[in-house]
Amino acid sequence: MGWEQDIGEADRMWRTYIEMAKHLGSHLQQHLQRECDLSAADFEVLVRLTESERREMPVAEVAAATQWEKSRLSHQLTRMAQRGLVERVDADDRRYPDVRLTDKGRAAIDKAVPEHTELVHALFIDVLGPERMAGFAQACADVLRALDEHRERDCSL
Amino acid sequence: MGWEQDIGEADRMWRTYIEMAKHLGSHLQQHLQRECDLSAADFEVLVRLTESERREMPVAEVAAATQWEKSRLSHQLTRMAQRGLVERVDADDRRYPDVRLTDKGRAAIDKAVPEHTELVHALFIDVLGPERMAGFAQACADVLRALDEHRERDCSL
DNA sequence: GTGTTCAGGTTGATGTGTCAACCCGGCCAC
DNA sequence: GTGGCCGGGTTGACACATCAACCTGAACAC
Repeated sequence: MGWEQDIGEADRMWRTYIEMAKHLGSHLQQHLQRECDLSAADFEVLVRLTESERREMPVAEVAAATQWEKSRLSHQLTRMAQRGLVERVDADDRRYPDVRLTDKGRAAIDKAVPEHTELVHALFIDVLGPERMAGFAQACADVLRALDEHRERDCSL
Repeated sequence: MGWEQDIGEADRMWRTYIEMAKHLGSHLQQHLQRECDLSAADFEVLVRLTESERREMPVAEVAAATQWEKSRLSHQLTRMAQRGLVERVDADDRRYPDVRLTDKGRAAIDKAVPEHTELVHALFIDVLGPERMAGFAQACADVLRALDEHRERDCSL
């Protein structure tokens, strides 16, 4: 029935996945960099900020959305602020400043998102088609669940 | 028949994939770092070197196998040589030195590979099972092909 | 020989990610 | 009040990635 395929087979498939992930990631990243002068990190932060009504949110909220380390986010925001994509805003409690999308940042993300989306469709979504896509996503979700369980086990040691 | 699913659906699935790729990658990486004191880059170089009979190969061959930029590889080898994982060896043509796996590097990779493989099985291969794995790998291969075609088109502009 | 070319390697500068240390201001005990 | 605690943010040091500039020595022309 195919359940007894040898190790080498599964290994090759794993490598195929690794190859795909690497190439797809770097291709999307290079596109963003070349066409929009944005790194993948820039893009992610900007996307999160546009998901807020006010184009502004507490740093902690961005951290939660991106699941980044606080220090990584802080460095990233510093660099983005230097380039004028975002600005830091002191909130009521001055320990927890907000981040706000600047006009320049808004322009950048408005240009980047459609191009990025189009590329994702051309290279991934349209290639798979809806049915395989659903199977693929289900597989990803299962792996994510396995990861969570694994992490729980690790923590409980 | 489901062929007319809305954009939002496909987008969610894409995000699921991105999440999975991110978490799986960083989990594997952290494991290597914690348990074996190897970065993903170290691991990849060491694996390539063990695939050679002599535990030694020209730098260019490693570059071809990893598909890394020559400068990235050079920096990486410098750091690995400093930590005693590999050593540079002058070949006949002194322009093109070899890289050799040291005993320490061999010990590190001998410890790392089984653990890494086990983790890949637990988190990915066994989660999917052989049949879904085959479909998954086929999807990855198709995306890779689409990427290649896309790159060709870009170059011919 | 001399010099020109050139593939491949190294180096330096800069941007990015991660870890550990530190800072800061609200909060609570007293 | 005053002092200690503590969560969240920032900073500094280092590992890594990328780009451009440079070096190096074989190969070829002459």
